[in-house]
Amino acid sequence: MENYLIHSPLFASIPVGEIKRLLSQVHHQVKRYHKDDIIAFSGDECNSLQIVLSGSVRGEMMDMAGRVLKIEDIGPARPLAVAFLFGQNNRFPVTITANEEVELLYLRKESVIKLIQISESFLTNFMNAVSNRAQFISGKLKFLSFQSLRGKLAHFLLELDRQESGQVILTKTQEELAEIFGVARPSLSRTLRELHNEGMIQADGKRIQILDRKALRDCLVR
Amino acid sequence: MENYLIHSPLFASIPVGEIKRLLSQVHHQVKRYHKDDIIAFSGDECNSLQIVLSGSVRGEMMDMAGRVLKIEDIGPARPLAVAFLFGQNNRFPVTITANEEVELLYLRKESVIKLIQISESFLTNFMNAVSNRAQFISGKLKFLSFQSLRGKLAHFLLELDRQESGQVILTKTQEELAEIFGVARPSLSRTLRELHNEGMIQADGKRIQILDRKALRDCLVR
DNA sequence: TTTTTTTTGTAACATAGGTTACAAAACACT
DNA sequence: AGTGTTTTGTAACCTATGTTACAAAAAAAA
Repeated sequence: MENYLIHSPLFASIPVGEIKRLLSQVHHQVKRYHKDDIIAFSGDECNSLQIVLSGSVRGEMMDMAGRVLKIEDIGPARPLAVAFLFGQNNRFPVTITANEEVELLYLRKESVIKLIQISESFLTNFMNAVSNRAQFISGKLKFLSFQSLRGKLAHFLLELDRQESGQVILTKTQEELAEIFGVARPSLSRTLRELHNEGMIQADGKRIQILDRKALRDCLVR
Repeated sequence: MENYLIHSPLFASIPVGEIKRLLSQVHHQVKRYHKDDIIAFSGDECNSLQIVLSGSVRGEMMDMAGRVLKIEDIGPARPLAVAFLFGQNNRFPVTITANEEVELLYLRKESVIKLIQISESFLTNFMNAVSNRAQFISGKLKFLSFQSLRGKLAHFLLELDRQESGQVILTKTQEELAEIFGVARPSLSRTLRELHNEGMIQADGKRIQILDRKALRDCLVR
């Protein structure tokens, strides 16, 4: 297990032996889930920290009408719910579902507190992890509440083509992308087509060429 | 100053004398701002923690097209940017502006680190504060990206009338509310009128009576 | 009270995105 | 290659919200 944890942000720069020693001092437990098992419901109380050992899970917000907004996938070595263990509202903001076979390491809040007390590195890592969460969510907020669909798409494409190769291959289905953007699938499809028709991109299925980077950048502003 | 700080979440349950002692060990500085001074721009690097001593500031996100989304007001004793001091993206996510005459206590990142090391209470408080930020932003995200305008208004009104008195007095202008909801002012006005016409509320200027609480709750779902 | 400024109500119109539905295309399986 | 399943393209129509503009009302200032 230590060999998994060594890659975790929470145990970064802690030697394997030390990780082993730390873990031996606190209660912990491994749980397994199958594809599509629900690991935690949005609103559930959150009094332990989980770390993905293998597989991946997804976090999604859902409203009472059943619409879904996918927040993110969380893969091996990454923690769940770090920012919801302390503070005053210890409830999962998202529903966590297994994407596949998953192993999670559970550390109860008391255990986390103990780790924080006995390991300076863990404390630092934990603090950074919580801050990173706040920063991530804050970025999401900006992205979701500002950009038009066109802007989100442009942002997404430019982001995928950081090295400016001009070539982007989509790894997600339009359905998945639509959930991430918080829009309806046909809307996404339509907007993609619009960008194509206006000559900013050349979209052919999952293969997209960026033709006019400048025009795409302009989409961010609108 | 200790008399201000004693009310701060970061110094909660630390005796005045101890606060004084802690402060004496780290570099700190008070800065003053006037109404509408910009204290930090969105995107500015963030390498110190600020605590409002007197007055209040507001945090707003703004896109390049100039639209504004007000995130919150921060008043006396509350910290700014707690969640942006650590982690990997140390930049203000919002622009901070003085609402009036303001005094801010500045603590450099090194000072904060030192305080964390020398005071267990401060550490706990800080951790809770960062977590609370993540939780706050996450709530905002849910609110903003899910609810229709109708839902937001219903939520807002029900929230204001927690004790179910049936009477709500708006303390903000419609313009301000519209910024908080991230919508255009006439849209807000129109929706308010709709709720009125449909008999859910009785709106007369800033005085609003809740007539049909159940119907309002139904708005949350849609 | 009068004047000025801010806030609110409201209308007409524009637009982005949602909804539904269905066919074509791509993919996965046998 | 043939069949079922998922994904994509696309159209027609619907709805919520944005935009602009202006007048009425309220609040603040003089």
